[in-house]
Amino acid sequence: MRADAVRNRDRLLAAAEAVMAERGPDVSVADIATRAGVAKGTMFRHFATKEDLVAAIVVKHMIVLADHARRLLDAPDPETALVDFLTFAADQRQQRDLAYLISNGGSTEEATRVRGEAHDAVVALVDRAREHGLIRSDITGTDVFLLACAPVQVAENLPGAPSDLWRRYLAVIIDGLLRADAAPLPVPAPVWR
Amino acid sequence: MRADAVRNRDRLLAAAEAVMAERGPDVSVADIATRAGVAKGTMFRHFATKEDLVAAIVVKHMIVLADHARRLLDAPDPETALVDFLTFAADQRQQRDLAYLISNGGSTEEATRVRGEAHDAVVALVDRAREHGLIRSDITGTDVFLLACAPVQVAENLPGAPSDLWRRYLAVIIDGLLRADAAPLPVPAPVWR
Amino acid sequence: MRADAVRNRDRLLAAAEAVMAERGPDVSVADIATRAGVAKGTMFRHFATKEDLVAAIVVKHMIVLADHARRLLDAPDPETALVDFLTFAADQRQQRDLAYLISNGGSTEEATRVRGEAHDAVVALVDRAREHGLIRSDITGTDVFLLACAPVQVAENLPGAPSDLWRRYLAVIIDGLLRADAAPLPVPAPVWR
Amino acid sequence: MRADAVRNRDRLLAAAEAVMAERGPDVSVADIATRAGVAKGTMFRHFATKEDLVAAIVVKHMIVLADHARRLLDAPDPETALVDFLTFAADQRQQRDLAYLISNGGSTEEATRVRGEAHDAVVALVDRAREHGLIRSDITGTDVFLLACAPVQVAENLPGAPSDLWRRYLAVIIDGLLRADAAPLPVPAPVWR
DNA sequence: AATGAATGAGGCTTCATTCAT
DNA sequence: TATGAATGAAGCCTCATTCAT
Repeated sequence: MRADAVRNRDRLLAAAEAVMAERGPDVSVADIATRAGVAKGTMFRHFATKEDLVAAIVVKHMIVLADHARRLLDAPDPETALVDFLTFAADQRQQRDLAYLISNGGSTEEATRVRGEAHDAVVALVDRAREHGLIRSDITGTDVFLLACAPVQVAENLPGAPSDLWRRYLAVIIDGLLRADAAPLPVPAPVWR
Repeated sequence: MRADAVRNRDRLLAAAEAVMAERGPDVSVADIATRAGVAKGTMFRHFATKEDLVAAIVVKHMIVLADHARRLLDAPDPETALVDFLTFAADQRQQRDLAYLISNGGSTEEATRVRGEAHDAVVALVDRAREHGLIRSDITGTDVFLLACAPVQVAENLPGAPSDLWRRYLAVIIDGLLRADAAPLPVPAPVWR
Repeated sequence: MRADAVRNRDRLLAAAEAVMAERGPDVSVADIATRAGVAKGTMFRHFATKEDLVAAIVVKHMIVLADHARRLLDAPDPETALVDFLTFAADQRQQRDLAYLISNGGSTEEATRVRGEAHDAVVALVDRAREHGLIRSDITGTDVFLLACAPVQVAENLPGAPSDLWRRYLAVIIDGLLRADAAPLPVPAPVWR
Repeated sequence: MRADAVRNRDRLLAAAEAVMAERGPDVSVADIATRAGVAKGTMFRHFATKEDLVAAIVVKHMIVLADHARRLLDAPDPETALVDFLTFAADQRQQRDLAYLISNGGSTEEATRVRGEAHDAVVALVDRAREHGLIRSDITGTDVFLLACAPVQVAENLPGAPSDLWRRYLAVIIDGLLRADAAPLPVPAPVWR
């Protein structure tokens, strides 16, 4: 792939992220292309479909997230590692992408793969914490993977909220998770795929 | 209002909720009308705008929610009352994307008012729980109002999840809230409005 | 026809005139009915079609106009009579209706009849003036019938014009007509129907 | 601008003029596009709004008209110049309802500007004629600008009229204008803008 | 390879007219 | 008979996608 083609691809990804962050997920391809400084046609050369573009953004973020989770498996303290993961996931709008990817972005082969990798890393992280008795005994990695989306989603329910409001709700959720002595959870844990 | 008109209005509200629950909030007016078994034009007789229809859904839910919350102010045990409220709220929103509608849809004056009333009732509920020392001291009613959406939103992130999966995440969040001794929350509480 | 039916009919005609005068000819049936204080359905009991309603307004005005023209045939001075007719026609928005009727409102049998009567009265008026040598010799009644529409149409070309601006242009046209010595007109006179 | 785009733009303008001339100003965008041989969407690429299309027609005509009027300022005989202008203006508007479009359509900034330029050129033309004592002393350029629409409007009132019938009524109006000795006009001259 | 013009399906809304109450 | 609810055909416009330049 030629150098300028790579640059255009990156520009498109960045532009799409920026415009969607500003105006919500229903922005038009034209607006994205304009922000990226390329023509609409060029966008379709790089991404066959608008959905593919969105998927590419999400995959990009998900790879970073999976990497981070895997690195945290070597961290000395399993509790800190889990908190760190949830904080990292919430930061930089990655939760929103996470939710999108899990619930909608299942079409691409790449998306499926990368999602599975992130999920598996979280499972490992949670298993380690459970083995150390730091966490409710019946919480699974899949639970945490889903819950990781919550703080940002909650904060987004308040229009005009400060951008770090999610930290409050992350604190509440973490406090709900880190209770080895809590009563058993109702209804069975969900199975992944 | 004529009997058949009332029936059609109700059908439209129900159809809109059902279709949006199935296919997300971006369904077309045509699809809603078809599901309701009426012509497109009928929708605009009852709701001047698609947005007005969404607002009407929100209003309907919020009225029920506010009533329930206000009734719970007289319950004997403040903790049970709060848990009951969160359960009721989540139960009412068991449909996909309804939380989205409730928080983001509905900019009508009526929707704003009714949402405010529900919010205020939750504030009272939370204040009472706090006065009894049953809850983190720095959690506000606004926090709880926002968090009420979380269990369903989290469960909705997993396609094909059992319809009561939200109970798991509600349990986690409740356990995170009912800790009078917890560390103070980061970042200031959000202000309503 | 019952008394209240007559009253409703008159109200509808008056309302339609008023609303169209205020907001142009493209007002909706709903707006007319509202202004008249009756339901839409009632309108269609009186006028099978929106077009029929408009035609009825026009016919009403046209009858008044034809009457006036016929009365003027007995006036002592043929020139004054002609000027009077053109002034009367321009006043009270009757020109606009005239133009509408001549060019569009040819469908109803009644409209055809009444239009013919007004035309014939004008022909008589013009013939008399010509016989007295007061007017260009090659101007016909049909010409004058058409020209009668002009002053108001011209004034309407200026948005926000004072409501009696048409008097200026009527004066110009009259001065152009009352010249027995003028050069012959180009192109043949139009034939009526 | 690409060659084919220019061609489509021109086709759309021509089609709009033609269709509106045939069926009045309320034709649909779909009909215009069909006549132009392009898809509906193409129309909105060239003209953001139906109103913009109308404004573009007005602009096109007004530019030609203003140019012609300005050229006539150098003509040797001011009277001939005025007659020439009115003839040219009527000739240009030989199509049904075009006068309507020109005066009522086109609220764009550009349309307003260009209409103002044409108006100003006519004012100059009329001032010159008045200074030579060739015209009623109280007729203004604004009067003439408005009256320029009249001959065609009058002829349009008769369905099926020969296409040059306007020449008769132009002759009458010119004879009404070129009378330096005429009685003063009633009501004040309109102000432009 | 990039551009941006063209496409046409589909979205929301209006409105004359019909019809059940 | 009057009402106003229901209808559905258009109308204007947007936008993802295709394709000529």
